[in-house]
Amino acid sequence: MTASELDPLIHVPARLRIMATLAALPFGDRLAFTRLQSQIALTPGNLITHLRKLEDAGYVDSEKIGIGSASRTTITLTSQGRRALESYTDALRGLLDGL
Amino acid sequence: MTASELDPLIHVPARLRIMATLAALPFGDRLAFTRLQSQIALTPGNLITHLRKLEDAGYVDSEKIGIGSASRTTITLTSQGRRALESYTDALRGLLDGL
DNA sequence: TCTTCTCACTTTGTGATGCAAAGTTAAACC
DNA sequence: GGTTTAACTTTGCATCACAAAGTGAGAAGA
Repeated sequence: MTASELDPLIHVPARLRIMATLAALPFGDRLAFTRLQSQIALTPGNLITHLRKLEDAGYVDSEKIGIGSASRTTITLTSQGRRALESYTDALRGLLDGL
Repeated sequence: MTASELDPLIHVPARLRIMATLAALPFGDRLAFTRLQSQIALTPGNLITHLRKLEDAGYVDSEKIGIGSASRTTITLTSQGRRALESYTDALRGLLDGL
């Protein structure tokens, strides 16, 4: 019954998918915005807003190079984000054990 | 990566706690509104609105007897609700396996 | 070279949602 | 008979997730 410990920032399915996708990469690797978008099937508008929340929390880091159509944004999970995801999954596992 | 299968009705932590608490009861047993409220620490206003959503979905059944301060409302998980919770936990387990 | 197209995001708009505070109803107590 | 208490109910609001429309710049075509 540790549902109260579930980090609400990560709990939203769309953001959980973002975190999970980024966590699957080797440490330090960055994923392109457009690639992340197609992998988790979100509109760019939704993706960028979710990413901003995660970035504000320090869970991901995004970097944009270039401008206009030549621009490319890449995303990576911070170590803080990785820890937060681990806490979240631990909480989930604990919750499942209680059922 | 089955996050899209997570029933959003159950996914909300407060409602997940409600479902989990009711699921812990022997089949068919009913729990008093006030008892449920104190067990999961929700204001009565929040509890009733969450219960209504679960009831609209057919996941719980609530029954009120008496009126005014003498009234007592009891809640129970429907078999549909139990199945839905199982699907949800299965989806969660699948998701955790993918991490 | 001027216009249209495409790419890669961004911003804006909106309906739904979860939470908290205030309200209602009726029995019990003084 | 006025106040308190118990057990919900209703209302109000701030936030949020999603979708749709918008922006900026290079590429392609006339």
